[in-house]
Amino acid sequence: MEYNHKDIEAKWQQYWKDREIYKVNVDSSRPKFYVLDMFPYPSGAGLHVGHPLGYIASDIFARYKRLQGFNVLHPMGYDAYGLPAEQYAIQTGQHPEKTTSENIARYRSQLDKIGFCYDWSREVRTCDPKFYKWTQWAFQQMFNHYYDTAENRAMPIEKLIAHFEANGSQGVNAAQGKELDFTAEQWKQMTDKEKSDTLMNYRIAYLGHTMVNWCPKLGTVLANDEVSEGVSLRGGYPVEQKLMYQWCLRVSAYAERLLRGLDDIDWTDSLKETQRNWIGRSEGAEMRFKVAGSDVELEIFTTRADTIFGVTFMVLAPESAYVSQVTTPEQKQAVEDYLNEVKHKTERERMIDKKVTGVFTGSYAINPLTGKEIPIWVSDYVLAGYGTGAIMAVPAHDSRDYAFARKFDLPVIPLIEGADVSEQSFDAKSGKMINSCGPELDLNGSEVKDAIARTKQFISEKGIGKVKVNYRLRDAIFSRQRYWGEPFPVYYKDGIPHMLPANQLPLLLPEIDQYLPTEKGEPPLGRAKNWQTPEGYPLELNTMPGFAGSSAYYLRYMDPHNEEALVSPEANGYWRDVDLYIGGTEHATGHLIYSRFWNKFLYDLGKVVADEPFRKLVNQGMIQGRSNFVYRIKDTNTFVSAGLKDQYDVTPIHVDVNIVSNDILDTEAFRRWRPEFNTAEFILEDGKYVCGWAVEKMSKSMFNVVNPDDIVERYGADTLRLYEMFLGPLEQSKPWDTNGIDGVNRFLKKLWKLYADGVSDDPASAASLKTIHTLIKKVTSDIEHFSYNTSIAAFMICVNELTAQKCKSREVLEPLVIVLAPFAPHIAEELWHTALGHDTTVCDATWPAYDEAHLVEQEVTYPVSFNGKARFNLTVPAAMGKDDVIAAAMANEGAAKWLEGKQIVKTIFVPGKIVNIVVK
RNA sequence: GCGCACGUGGCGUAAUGGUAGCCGCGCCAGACUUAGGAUCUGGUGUCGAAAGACGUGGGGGUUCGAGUCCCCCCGUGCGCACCA
Repeated sequence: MEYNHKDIEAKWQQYWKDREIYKVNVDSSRPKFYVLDMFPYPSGAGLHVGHPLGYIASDIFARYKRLQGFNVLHPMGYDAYGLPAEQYAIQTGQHPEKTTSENIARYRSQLDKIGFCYDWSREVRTCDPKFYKWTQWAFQQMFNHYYDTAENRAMPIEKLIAHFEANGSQGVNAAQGKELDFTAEQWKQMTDKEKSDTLMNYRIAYLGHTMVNWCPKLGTVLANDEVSEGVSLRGGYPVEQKLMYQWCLRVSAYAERLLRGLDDIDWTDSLKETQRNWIGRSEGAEMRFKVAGSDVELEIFTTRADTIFGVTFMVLAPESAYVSQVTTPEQKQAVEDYLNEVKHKTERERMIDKKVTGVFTGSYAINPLTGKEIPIWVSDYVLAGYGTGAIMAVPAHDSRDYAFARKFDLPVIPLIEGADVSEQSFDAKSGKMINSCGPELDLNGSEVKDAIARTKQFISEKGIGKVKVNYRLRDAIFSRQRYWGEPFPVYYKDGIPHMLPANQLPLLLPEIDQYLPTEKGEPPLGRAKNWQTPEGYPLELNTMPGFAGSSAYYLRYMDPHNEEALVSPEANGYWRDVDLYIGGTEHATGHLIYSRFWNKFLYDLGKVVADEPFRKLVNQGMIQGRSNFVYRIKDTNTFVSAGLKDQYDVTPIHVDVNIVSNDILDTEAFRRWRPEFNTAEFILEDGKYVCGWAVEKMSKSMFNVVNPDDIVERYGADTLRLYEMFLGPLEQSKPWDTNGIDGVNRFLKKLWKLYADGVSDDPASAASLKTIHTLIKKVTSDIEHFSYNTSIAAFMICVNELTAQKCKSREVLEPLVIVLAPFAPHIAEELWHTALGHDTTVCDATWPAYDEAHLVEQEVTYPVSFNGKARFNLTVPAAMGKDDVIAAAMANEGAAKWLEGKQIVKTIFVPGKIVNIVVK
């Protein structure tokens, strides 16, 4: 009987579904294992063959762990809020909910065909009110907490209020926007609005005036990770900086814990490094510079306190509050002109032309160590959002300051011995200090490292400044001026934001007539009728960003139907954290930071038991497209084969990869493909039309999209699963090339044939036992290391050997089916039932142990080397000891030739591996 | 500029410091066949008739022995990027 993948796969998928084979429950008698995929955004294009790569990898691991006796949680859901559905809604008037659920249905049917072991009873959708109730709930908790820097955790805001009532801002230990200074008396006299504004400086979810990435084309603000090189990640539209009053999350309060937490989790070094870069910890000092003839003091941040004697000017960011304070009347016009010029440049323009620009404020600061007056400038190379938005410029040892000093002809004082600063700055962080002697501090002769430490100590003691750690990580901007997102559970009373009472959650997303901003420029929710509380207070018009719903979804899978809590303590206590998380690197600085932050916050509240959500993380590589080209001779409808194209003047044209096989074009299919080609003529080579190829992104416009449904239809899900894994190492990006799939398909057919006339109960031969135990050992270790491609090679070798051995023994074939089950579950289930005669699912089998006894060789063949060069092979009994093997090697007639007239220096013997004789 | 990966046949790739190229694609030859997108057998790094020599981006080093470890250079990919 032929291997009929269609019947087999349909049959067993139905069987698994009917019997709820993959449904899991808390079971404290068994160890748990949580395998998670990054849930997809259901786009209108459906799945292409690249999407399931990670899902197949995690499915194999989940099935493997189950066979090992673990209670495996392996859920799937949808990240359903997002821009594309809303953009589509704007164009068509179609409700995003409708588009989204249609796309989800399509995704589901595609996923179902691949034979995943998801527990679909736990499915979540971020746009489902039952789900986003808990997104809104978490936001309210963040509003009601501040980050206590003494306790190093989030604490209820009431504790902070009590502190203010007793002591004002004195001695407060809280992560904050800016340093405030008020007494208990002043606090008590504040109006409600003033109190609210003050508390916003501390809340973890807060309203703040911040510089945001504003994307006019999308009509919304974007988070830093949603912007790359000055354009939006979605759509590629220009982004500009704008000061807006927005909801923000105080992620920065968790910077140190997010950084430290990386040390204890099993992620790749490169991903950890990406997060470390993004968090960007730098140790330095904050220093105050008095402004001559004024009460104003400039506070600056520097990592190079040692260079204080080389400060020749100060620079303020254009947006800095200091600018208006220090600008003199004479310079007012020039400064305003400059600020206007800067403001009209987008982020992108600022990055493209790195022209050095700036303006003098007219004021001078006083160097606290030398007492010298130094000019204060404004320039856009200083960022408002980092440090204090003001710097001390040391042109001799910072290339940016150097460029500025040269442009505006400011002095450059070298501070490190041997530094030549006539052409460029000397940015090195080592060397001996010179020119660094003031009335109270002498750094001359010190190493840079020591000089930094001594200066920090000096300024701390003198009260000029203090040691400070700064992070690049900014607070997350949490408002979006869009429709298709979670509404904020917030209403406004006298301009003060209040949280809706818990019993009014979820606050449902209202219906609106058009998915556009209102005429007044309000977000789309401004169109909603009766968008107010029962008491008539207006509700918030912004919605939450995409990362809100994806930040805690892994917790919801643990207890998806709980109406009382995000997750019950029982469910959370059992499932704890994700043991294996598989997904793409593109989330390194977005989702994977926000999720960790969100989780740590819930951990502080005692709502979850694990401080880090994702214990082990594997990044699957991207599957790129492999495009094919035909070459049209200019101004003709004649196409020339790739090997001959250089003889003509040709235009390459993308051709649908589905009518190309092994780079050979199906010319008839090509004529039918598009009307303009139905009269196409071909210049062939060796009777064939050979196409060119290139690796590109998989996309419709390149005609290189391969749909998994087509592969499943033709070869079956098991072949698709095996081939995706066989393509190469999981972490590596690689192009999809359907050529080659025949190899794994052939393997399944051979396996099928091995079972064609049933299994026997006869004992297996030693050779067959060795074959199967070698396989079990190899596959077990490969799965643990996610080296699935080499496992599949091992399966092929195993089946070839068993076929050659004519092995029919149950003793061998049964473990073979079990270890194959994670990779090719349908054929394994079929063989398990029909050939091996079991009546329960193979999923409940037990992963076989391998027995080294079957792997022991009777004889070993050693390559005998002289000075590392292999000269002949020597076969000896495997049990033979070192000295006897070497004696046998020497006695071999071939050895005499190599030993002639030479002296043996030493012998090297690696059991089972090598015999090497070193001579001279 | 800084950081992190990576570089092996025509292609995808494999090699706890121990005979480089397993497995697969493709290709070549053959078998069975009355044509199939079927199956099976053998071959397939380069040069050479062969023996053999040469071969893992380039150069150096450690070692009896290096694709693998160390240093320098070149190239590709990714991340961050006026972060003081």
